[in-house]
Amino acid sequence: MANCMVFHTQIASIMEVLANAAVAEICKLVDDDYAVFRLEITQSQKENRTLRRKLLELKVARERAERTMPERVLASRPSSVKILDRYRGMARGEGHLTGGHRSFVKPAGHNTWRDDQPITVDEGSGTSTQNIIMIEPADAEAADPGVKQERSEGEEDPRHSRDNPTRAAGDPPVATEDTAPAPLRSQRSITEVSGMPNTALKSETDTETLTVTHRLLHTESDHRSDPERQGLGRLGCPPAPGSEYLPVFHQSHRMVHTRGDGYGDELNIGGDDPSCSYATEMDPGNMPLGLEIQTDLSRGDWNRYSSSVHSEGCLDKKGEVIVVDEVTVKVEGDVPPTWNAESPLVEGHSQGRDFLDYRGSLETNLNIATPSSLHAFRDLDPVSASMGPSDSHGSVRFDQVFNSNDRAKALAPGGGATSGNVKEKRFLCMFCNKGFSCPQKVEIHQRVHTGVKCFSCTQCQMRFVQAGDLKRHQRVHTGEKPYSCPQCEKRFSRQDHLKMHMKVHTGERPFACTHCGKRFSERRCLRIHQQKNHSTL
DNA sequence: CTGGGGACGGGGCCC
DNA sequence: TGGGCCCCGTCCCCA
Repeated sequence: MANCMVFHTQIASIMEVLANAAVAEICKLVDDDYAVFRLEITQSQKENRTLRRKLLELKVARERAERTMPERVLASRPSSVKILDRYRGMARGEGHLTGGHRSFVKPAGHNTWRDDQPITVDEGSGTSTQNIIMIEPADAEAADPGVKQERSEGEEDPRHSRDNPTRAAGDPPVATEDTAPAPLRSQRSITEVSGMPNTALKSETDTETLTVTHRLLHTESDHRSDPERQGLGRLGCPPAPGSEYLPVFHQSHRMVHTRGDGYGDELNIGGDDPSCSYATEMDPGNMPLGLEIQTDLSRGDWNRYSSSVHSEGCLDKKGEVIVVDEVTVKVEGDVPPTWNAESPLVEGHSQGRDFLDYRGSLETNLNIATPSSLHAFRDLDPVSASMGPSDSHGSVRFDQVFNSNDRAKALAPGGGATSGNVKEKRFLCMFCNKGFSCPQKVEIHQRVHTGVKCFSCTQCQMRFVQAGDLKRHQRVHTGEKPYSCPQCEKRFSRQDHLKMHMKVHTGERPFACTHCGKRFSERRCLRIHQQKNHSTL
């Protein structure tokens, strides 16, 4: 018996040794990959800086040339303005890019330009706390106003026609789906999402930032043990039964899917993240983004800040220059200069620090990037992303991104940024800069980015951001189909489905292929058709 | 059998 | 809160 006990003890110690060895091996592999990853980031940022310098030189040279030719300036606006205005024109459907604003903004109205939102291009910023926000395209094509966008389409998406008041009311909504890959490039040129400025600001400290993120990934248990970070009470949004609200920076396996313009831009960013090895116990499919805490902590200041952004950056009404006033948020004294490197997130509750920590980690931990911000993170424009010198003073730079919906309103007859009829949307989403009229709307909207889903279905595990979505979903369980087709008595649970169904009877096919003329009742059918038959995507 | 297209159900999100 | 639009997945039919 004693021998048996000894034997078991030995087995146990051997197992422990083996386990330790395995853990050590795994850690080594992770560290190796992590080092490579960090090196790549560093190299990319160096490239960014180089490109930025080149562009600045270009701009300066261009402006000098323009100053020497005032008559030319009078005859035509400055080139930088042209570029910006060209984007604006495109956003209105006037430009070359097919699909109007869709060509360079994220779908569903995110990150779109808004005429009443100020954008400042600071041409010459000398101080270290002054950061330039460039809304100019970074690619050579965009940098050269003389080079036209290669895409030119006369037709427009009926969805976008809503934003285009110039469209004739009787025009049949003919849709084209040729707008595919181009948007990404253009989009990233202006979509400098608020979460990324640290890329430019902390280019010299990315190592530390990465380290912090890395370390945070190792302190998962600590995060979970923090009761204040597990609930959603601060959002007034009770956690769903059985839900497990994870702390920040633990979305390693999350497959972020960005819908819309970039087909196939699923970003399986977890694959390259060394943190994957440390988050295996999570359920990626059922894992809510854990940003709610940071979002909540920062919201107040953020919105106040956003207000200041709005008030500070006003549209230059004297000219056509679209400018974004540079914005500098100084970290208060309670935040050490090395806050992002040495201050674990869980320990800091000052709004500024949480806010910045969160953003910094967003930058380096792409797994928690939001759909809107992911483009900015991944497709970080080498110019706009790193425009301006690296700020070592703890300032944070933000951008102003137009909002298509607001823009549409502004362009609507009787509307416009100068008319004063547009309701001021001074509360900006900290993720996509979309403007809202009140903080509550911002909060609800930001759940889109944070993944906070407050409304749980009692019959299944589905959770929803909005109560209406839950209510709609519950018809799946109840079988309620209140909408019936007057033509065939077919019933539907949703009105929009009935509307779609009615196309069967009406023969409506609003989506036409520009290559063969074949028409489709659904946009997706057209897209698939073009993908398969015309290889336009 | 296979691919293209139609139809439908469902979720996301905005107004 | 409801309406509406977008998108996707899936099933089915048909050539």
